[in-house]
Amino acid sequence: MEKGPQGRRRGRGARERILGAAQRLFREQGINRTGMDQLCAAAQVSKHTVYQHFAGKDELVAEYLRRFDPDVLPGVFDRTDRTPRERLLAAFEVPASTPLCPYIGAAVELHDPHHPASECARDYKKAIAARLAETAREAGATDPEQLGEQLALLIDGASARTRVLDSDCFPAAAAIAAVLIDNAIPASSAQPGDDRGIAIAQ
Amino acid sequence: MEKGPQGRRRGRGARERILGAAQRLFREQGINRTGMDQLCAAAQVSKHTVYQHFAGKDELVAEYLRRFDPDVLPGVFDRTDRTPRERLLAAFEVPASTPLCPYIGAAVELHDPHHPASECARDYKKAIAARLAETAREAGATDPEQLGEQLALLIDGASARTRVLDSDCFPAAAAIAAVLIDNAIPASSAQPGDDRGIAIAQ
DNA sequence: CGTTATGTGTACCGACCTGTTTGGTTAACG
DNA sequence: CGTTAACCAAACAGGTCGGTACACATAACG
Repeated sequence: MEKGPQGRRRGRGARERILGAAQRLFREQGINRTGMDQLCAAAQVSKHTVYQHFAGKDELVAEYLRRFDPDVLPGVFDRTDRTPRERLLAAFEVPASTPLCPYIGAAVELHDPHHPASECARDYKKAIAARLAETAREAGATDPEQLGEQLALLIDGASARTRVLDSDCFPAAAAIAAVLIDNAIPASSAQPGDDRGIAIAQ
Repeated sequence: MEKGPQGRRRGRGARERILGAAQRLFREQGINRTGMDQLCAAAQVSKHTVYQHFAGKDELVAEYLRRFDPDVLPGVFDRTDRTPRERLLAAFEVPASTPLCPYIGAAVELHDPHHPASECARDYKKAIAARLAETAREAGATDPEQLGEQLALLIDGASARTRVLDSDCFPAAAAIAAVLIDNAIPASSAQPGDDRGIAIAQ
């Protein structure tokens, strides 16, 4: 317990602490390499409590992935001060040394397409592509769905390749994205003085 | 070997059988989910023999990855009956439901950039990009290194995304590749009657 | 106050993992 | 033939895994 003077009772927010620790540990070291004991220690929670909140590790993993939904690419789609084209390109402005996309990681590590977390990953990926397509439509793309799918593929490629090569691949992906976007939007839509590609081409 | 009437003797080729079983099992179910016992059974080899040929599982995994080198994208780079442009696009003609690129899988599963297999994966990815760049140079690209890196990124993206979505993403990647290639090659190099993109655009 | 959730710590279970050891068998070769 | 190197089967060792059981402590609320 080690409580005493300044009552360090962990309190009622066990579930939140569990999910917080899960987010940190799963992203840092992967899912399979993170044991429940370690997770309990990091969350300052007893094992009993974890299994009281989650049916098992699989459930916890699925919930950990669902938690990403609310903050889907924060500041990318909802920035009204940027043009649609700028918003599309903003999806590639990830801080350097961002860990592998957790959905790709889960799909690879769990290796079961029917795992609840894998299904969650599919849903998320489709949602991202849909939002990209939506923005692509705003930008005036002739085939928004195709452009959205293409940009989503670029993001996944940059994420996976960054992991394998251990060096940031998002600038290269952004350069491709710029080409695709300009190729998909009829010339009339291009803003005058558009600085397309500057400082992005790798 | 497997001689004799009811040839129960597995023979001398133990190492090859081990690597063969490793290739099949690691690709089918992943590295972490494949135990040494299962691998021994599949290779019809005793555990003792495995550890006589390989210092440990890590060594075996690394050797399993090195085995891919000789047949790097067979029939892609060495087909002289195709134009350079066709060879570049051929890299995206993978049979449907091809499992995840083993190098990406290893890098994600092992999760340690210093693991011998991870270093092997990096080397391989760089080699592929280099060969693509080489072919891009033949095709007359203005910046072959950039195009090679871009195409490599597309391949990785298609592989990873195919895994997550559980549906073939290589056609979409090929469509992007066609755009990038044509964008990177000065107009003069384009062959007359070039059927660019036909039957590839998703 | 007493009750009821909710939490704690610890020990434990069976399963599986990588890796080792033992003792015996078989094939190949001089 | 005899020697040797490769192999096999099976038990074992030590560790970690996900998950459970038990007895106890605390917080919130009536």
